[in-house]
Amino acid sequence: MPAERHPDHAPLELERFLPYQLSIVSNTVSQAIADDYQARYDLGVTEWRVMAVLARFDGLSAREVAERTAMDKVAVSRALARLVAAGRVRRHTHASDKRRSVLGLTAAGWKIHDEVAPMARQRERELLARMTPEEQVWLRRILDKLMPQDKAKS
Amino acid sequence: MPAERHPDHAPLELERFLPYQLSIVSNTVSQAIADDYQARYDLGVTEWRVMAVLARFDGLSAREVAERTAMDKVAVSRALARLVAAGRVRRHTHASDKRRSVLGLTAAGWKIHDEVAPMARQRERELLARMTPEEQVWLRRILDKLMPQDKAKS
DNA sequence: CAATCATGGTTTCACCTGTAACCATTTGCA
DNA sequence: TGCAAATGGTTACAGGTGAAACCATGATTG
Repeated sequence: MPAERHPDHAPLELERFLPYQLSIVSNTVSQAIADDYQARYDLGVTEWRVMAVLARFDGLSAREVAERTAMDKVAVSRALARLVAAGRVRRHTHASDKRRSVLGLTAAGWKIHDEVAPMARQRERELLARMTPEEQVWLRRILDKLMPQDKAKS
Repeated sequence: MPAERHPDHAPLELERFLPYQLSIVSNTVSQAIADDYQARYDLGVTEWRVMAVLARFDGLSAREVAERTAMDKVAVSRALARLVAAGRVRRHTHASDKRRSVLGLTAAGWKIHDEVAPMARQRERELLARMTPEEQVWLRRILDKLMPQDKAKS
């Protein structure tokens, strides 16, 4: 194996490989947040994301929720089914387009939202606290840049 | 809703919430890499990670692979079962401890490794190319800092 | 050296996820 | 108008994944 002629073939150092590092850090952080509410509220990550976006934008359709959560429509459909069954989201059909649903949080949904949102923010603060102010600024800048800007509808 | 008294209750702006951004960026990048080899080699992400670590450290046990890949032992066990069945990894039992297995890539395993590793590196380069050199340095620094340093065995 | 405990690894189960197929409704267009 | 294509949403199916139970082997300790 002529290592200097084909350095690309050298074994990857996983722990310094950016996509791997991103994956580990992301999963660690997300898991910590999820642990805060999964068992306590019987609420999955996808369900929480749907609730978070409905808290900001009342009356969205399922498709619009999918866009704003970067989830596919199947995942949204399933999350909504559970949330509606649990009485956390209300759903009725659009007046002039019977395919579309009109979604929003119920009082019970808002109650949970108002308890979970602070916990999520707290975890974010804990993450930030592990960095210097300079690093915090750079991380925000970099992530803003790397985020897929918007998705042409699939 | 007294927004100024309880700002924590305000709806999360998902697209500016760090854990969410991390999750999106991480999944996008990982998916792009996985698409390079999943279909072509019938190789899952977990299997690739196992192969990558065995390329660097020959003779590890399954438990040691789990440590170095941040996967749990069940996932490693399953990945190994497939890799051994496909003739990509050789496994024999440790001489003086019959519980432990001794793992390594076969010639076929090395062949795949030497094709996939450059593709993974290429994707990493593409990710880096979306940043300024300054941002690249900061991202590396930040991720190194945020990576869970080592895990006390679970 | 026997009983107990710890360890490496696999299997089982229940759940979550994505893809593709599907149904109902609406839109586009001849 | 009438029929094909597009759209919103759900269902079915096939894998992937983690927690807990399990089996075999090895270490500990009385």
